[in-house]
Amino acid sequence: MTDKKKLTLKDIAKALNLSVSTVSRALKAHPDIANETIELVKKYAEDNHYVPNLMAVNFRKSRTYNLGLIVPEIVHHFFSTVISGAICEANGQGYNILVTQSNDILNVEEKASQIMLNGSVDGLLISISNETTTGEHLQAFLDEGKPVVQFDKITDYISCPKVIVDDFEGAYQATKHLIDQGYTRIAHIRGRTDVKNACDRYEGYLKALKDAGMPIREDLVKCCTMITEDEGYNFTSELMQNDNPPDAIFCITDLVAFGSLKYLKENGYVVPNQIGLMGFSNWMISQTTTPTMSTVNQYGYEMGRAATKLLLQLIKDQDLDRADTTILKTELIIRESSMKQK
Amino acid sequence: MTDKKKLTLKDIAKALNLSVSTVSRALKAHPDIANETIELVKKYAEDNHYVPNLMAVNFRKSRTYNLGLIVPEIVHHFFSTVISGAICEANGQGYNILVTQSNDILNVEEKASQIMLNGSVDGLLISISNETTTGEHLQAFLDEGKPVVQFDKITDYISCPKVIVDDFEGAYQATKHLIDQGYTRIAHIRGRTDVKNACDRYEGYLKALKDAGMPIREDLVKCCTMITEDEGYNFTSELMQNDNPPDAIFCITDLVAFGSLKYLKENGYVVPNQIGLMGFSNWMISQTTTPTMSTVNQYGYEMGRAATKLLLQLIKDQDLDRADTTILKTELIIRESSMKQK
DNA sequence: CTGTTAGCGCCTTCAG
DNA sequence: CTGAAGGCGCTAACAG
Repeated sequence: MTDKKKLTLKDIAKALNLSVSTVSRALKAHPDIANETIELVKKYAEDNHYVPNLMAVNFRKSRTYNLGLIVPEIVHHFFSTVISGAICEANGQGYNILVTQSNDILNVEEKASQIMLNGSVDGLLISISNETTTGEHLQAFLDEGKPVVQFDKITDYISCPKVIVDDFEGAYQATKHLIDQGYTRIAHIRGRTDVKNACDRYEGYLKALKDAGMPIREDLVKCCTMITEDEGYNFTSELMQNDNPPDAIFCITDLVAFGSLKYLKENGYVVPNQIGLMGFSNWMISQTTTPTMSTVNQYGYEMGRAATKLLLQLIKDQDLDRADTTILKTELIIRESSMKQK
Repeated sequence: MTDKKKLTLKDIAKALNLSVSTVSRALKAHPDIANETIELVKKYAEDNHYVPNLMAVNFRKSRTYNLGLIVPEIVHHFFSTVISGAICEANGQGYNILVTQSNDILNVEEKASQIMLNGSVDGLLISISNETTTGEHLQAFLDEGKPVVQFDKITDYISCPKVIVDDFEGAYQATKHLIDQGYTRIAHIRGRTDVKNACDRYEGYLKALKDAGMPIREDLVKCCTMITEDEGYNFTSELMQNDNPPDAIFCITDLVAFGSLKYLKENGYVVPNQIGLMGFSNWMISQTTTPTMSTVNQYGYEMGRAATKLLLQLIKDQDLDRADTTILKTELIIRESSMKQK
């Protein structure tokens, strides 16, 4: 049982008949202080379990050693890997991470960042909500000299470093893979037109078709708003009712692909031989479906680490003024759902 | 663009020719202060975007308005739902959550809690690592008057409120369900013998067998150490090589059940007609397997909220001295893997 | 009703 | 080499 009241510099000073400032400096082994004194103070502090009062130190330095982290949703495989990476990097550099979620609601995101800005954190890591466009609440951070790093879902209205995956290239590779497998009528169930990732993936899809000299058919593109299993299911139903239905579907994310798979299996389509399927994001579920789902891995953990590393750089070197975009490679993961037997 | 330097009480006082304390009180609408003054100060503060310096306030009150949250693993469906619930409850009451993970390593958990104890948080929510037994690092919190609430994975060495799910009852129901379906040789792939949840589930399994007058066969119980898909796969292989193999397997968690399913399918066993299967925890993957996996839902979100609510009670009412255990009900989720056709 | 004073715990000039 | 003094921004007695 330690004492109820924590030891302060003052207590040590009194006990050792020194001044507070000497004690303070001794503990930091300041060159001005005699070695004996340093030893003495350090020993006393050690023996009596002196722990500096972080709140006082932080207040003095106006630093919190906390980083804010806002994601749309915590219960989401990809984001949880990002959080994990961020925490790893932050803890390694002596920072804590303060996590919150916006549930893709702008209002919630604004409130959360407002609270964090009011002195809870030294900087912000954020993946914006679907509703966020301009982002004055992020600008407010910059205006107060607190750096911001955006990741995954970003807005270009704010001038700060960004870390994203190469959605375009990932989607291009995914689509190209389907083409290479011999599929010829490739549909795409995409995400919202006002969300950058979704657009990039769509562009990657288009480019792959073009490069292969395939026609672009608007009737083979469906647009999710909520990115749910149900949307995958229902859009697949619509697609298959087409006069000239697709023989492969590239979905914006694994969950949607799962919904798609469900519809196809329920209706007697054989995946991958009749219909090829690709997801995106490499959720854990993509390994547990039958057939297993081909997908694109996004390296969330690395993204979390990279974004945090950037933010800490900006915090430690206030003069640094970066606003570049780090683009992480994706990885095509080929599983059963796209392996047409030739 | 707001000003670079933030407005302080002093600034307002100077501008309005008042004293700092008057301004301070006016902003809180203290009854001593004249209404006109209150209006005046509030208006000025509003117009000039005065925001109190939280670090100073917190330092003064020695409160951080942060809660620590330590889980073994963030990238884990159950824990992410707990985190989500905790954040919801905390934010609702004006608190932030500082998340970290132990990776089931005691040493990491100790360091993380040490850092948090040093003034980053007002209290701690923790689900301990597999390696944690006594938990002096948790006692250290209590010794400093900072409340702790344990959840899910707990140790009884620490006297504090605990929130757990009824693992015993959940496992009992799961096993009973298998029995009710007509399975007669029910195996159990359990977790570590030094982890409470695992033991409780094992006990629930035993009790259900006993209540049904079924024999307890030690050769039908396997013990995981890492709780992985591979363990599920390998132990199922061992079980099926038994002279008198099981006709149903109840697994400690969905991931293990998935490994088990994989082995069974690869080796031509038909689930659920030949072999019944039950998981635990209701991970998302339990919905995506073929057949879909019966499981036990743990209401992680509610657990997170409940634990946080308790912690905030303890923080706000320091005299309160609770050390009771809240036991949340589980929910049996019956899917295809256990629905033997009779 | 308002102002003065003091202090939270620590750090940092500035003097000796 | 060490101490005294001042202040970070805010709150809370204690006086008027």
